Amino acid sequence: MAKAQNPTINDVARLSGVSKKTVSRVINNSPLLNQATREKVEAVIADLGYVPNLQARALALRRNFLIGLIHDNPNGQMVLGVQEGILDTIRNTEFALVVRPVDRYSPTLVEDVRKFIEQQRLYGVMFLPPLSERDDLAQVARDLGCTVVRMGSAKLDDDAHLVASNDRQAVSEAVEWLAQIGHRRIGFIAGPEGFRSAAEREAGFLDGLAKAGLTPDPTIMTRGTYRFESGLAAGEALLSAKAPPTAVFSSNDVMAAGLIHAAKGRGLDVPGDLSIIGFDDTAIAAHIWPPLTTVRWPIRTMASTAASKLIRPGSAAAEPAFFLSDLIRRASAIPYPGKDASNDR
Amino acid sequence: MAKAQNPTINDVARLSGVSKKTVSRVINNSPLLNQATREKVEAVIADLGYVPNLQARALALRRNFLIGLIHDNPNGQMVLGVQEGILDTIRNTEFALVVRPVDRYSPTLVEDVRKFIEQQRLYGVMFLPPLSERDDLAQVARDLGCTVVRMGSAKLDDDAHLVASNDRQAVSEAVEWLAQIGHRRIGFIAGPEGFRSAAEREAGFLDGLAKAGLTPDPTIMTRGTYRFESGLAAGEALLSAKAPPTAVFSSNDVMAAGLIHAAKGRGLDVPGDLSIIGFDDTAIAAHIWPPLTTVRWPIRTMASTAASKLIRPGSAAAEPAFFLSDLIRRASAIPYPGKDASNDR
DNA sequence: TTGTACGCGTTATCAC
DNA sequence: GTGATAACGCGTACAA
Repeated sequence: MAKAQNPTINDVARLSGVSKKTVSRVINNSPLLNQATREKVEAVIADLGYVPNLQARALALRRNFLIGLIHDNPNGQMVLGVQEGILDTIRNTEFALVVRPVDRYSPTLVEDVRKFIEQQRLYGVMFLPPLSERDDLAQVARDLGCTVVRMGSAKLDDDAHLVASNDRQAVSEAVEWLAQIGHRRIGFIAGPEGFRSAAEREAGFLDGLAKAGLTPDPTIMTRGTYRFESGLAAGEALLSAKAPPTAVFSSNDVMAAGLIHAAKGRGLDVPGDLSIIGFDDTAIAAHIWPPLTTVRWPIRTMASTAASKLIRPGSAAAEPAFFLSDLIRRASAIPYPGKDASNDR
Repeated sequence: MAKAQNPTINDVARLSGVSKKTVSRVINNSPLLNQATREKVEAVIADLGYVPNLQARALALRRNFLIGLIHDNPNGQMVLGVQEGILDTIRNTEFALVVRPVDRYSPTLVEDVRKFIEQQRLYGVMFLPPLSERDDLAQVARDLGCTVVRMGSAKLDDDAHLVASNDRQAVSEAVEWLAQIGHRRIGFIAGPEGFRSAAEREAGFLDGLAKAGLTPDPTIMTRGTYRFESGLAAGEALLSAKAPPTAVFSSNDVMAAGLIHAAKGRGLDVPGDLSIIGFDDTAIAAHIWPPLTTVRWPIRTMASTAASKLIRPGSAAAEPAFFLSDLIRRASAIPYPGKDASNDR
């Protein structure tokens, strides 16, 4: 049982006839090194299959090679996409991804986040919306010497610490498109107050209306909670207006699904009687009937870029901070008047 | 800038007038310790706000306080549920959760997993289906001295290293229920070959039929890939049989959604003309129209138990290994004949 | 019951 | 350019 152990830096040093420190320099690509020495050491490393011990490095550097993902998010698809994006970047590096679901209503939230970062000595941390909107959390991480990137739907931070989708513009364009294909009474389901994304999407909705020369009508605008039931309730409210909408933009897919249920409950045909656009492109969107037209964030790309900013803070500002969202056109939104134009049965 | 540092075990030892080792004993709850000494040291710890350095411990113990979650592409809802369940257990411990999405078709899969566990010196690792079905991966982890728990749909391992749902029984009961409420022609969409869950659900389907005294009819049984499109195709096949089914059990929700689309495409009413039961209770199930009757794993509880087995290997065998799934009754399955019994419009 | 001395594998300091 | 030597903070023989 003498040498079943993994080789250490000492073994490399001994076998290549140099000091530990020189080996360390090779590993860390120190520029001031004799080329011959470097090659000699590298040969031994390859021969031994030596891999530096991350725990020892963490101790010496007082910093772990861990990227933290902190979120409080009901959308599984998004979290999974983010995790895959981060992995795309850190695969083949020595970094690993540590996740931390938290409860944003917890009174100890800030302390929890601090402890987490401190205990694990995270290298960098990424916040997902809506947590990313909280400046106090980002500040806590910074105070601990941890690089931060926030994912959001607007300019929450400077380019080096942000990956964002321009929700306002994306929604505006979607609404303009509805107007272009003939809709004049376009309803709106807002997200909950206090969410930046909700505010951005609402602003985008008003922008779109304005660009199309339409006037907002409060009787066909309402607010939900981003949850299914609230979409159902919103649908009831909108569809019982004196002059109901012929199209509705919902601030997320789940509420759009609720709206579809409300419409069907009243015997309305979607999209024949009512066109609907959602936001998120969750799994629901593609699988519901009718398939939902929706706005999609390039989540995986955004997360991959975010991870890159975290592990290479030096060049973070040079990488993109804003990402374009796509309008995914499916069957739930068609030109008005819909019944005749519809090929839906 | 002299003492902004976090206090170390040395500080605690000095201030409480004992040795490092004694402090170490207090931290690790050693039984052989004078009560007075312990209290004295604990007071100093509380006073200083001392927190043991995980990196130093990892180095000394050659083992990190990290739980790994390795998975391929099950649905986002499941991964999120698992992460929350694990967190339920490790919150307020010093453990953290590190995740690793992998590609099960990668030729370097086994090596990737080995490197991951080795580099991070994981304390324990959890495999999600379908990766959990691979004995070679579990073996690699064990060889590295890492505790393993596998999540699955059948007895993949002994009780100390398993959390499983009894899919076979759950599906059997669902099918028996369909028979009880009058269905005689019950169709089936199997999952892909090579998935243990698919095999278990198929066995459960046949069990249920047998218990109800019905004979399997190959013309209304087909196989999908667990993906939406395959559900659509399966629907086309089943519904164009000479004698189509009045009810169908789909091996997951996503294929059930495809089946619903196929039925609607043919002008059939669900559940009026066709009852459908799915499996998973993903977000789609509750939000699709009609809301889908489906089988649900108690994911979060299972994952929480799994984490407990990982961080307390000693008592792992004493904790439950099998968990009951629930049949969530929604609107997509009703008694036969459906049209008259249906209150669906 | 408690303390001493040393190991864990790496990086940092500061000579040479 | 390179190498002794000391951190980094904690656990463990072994001794007392």
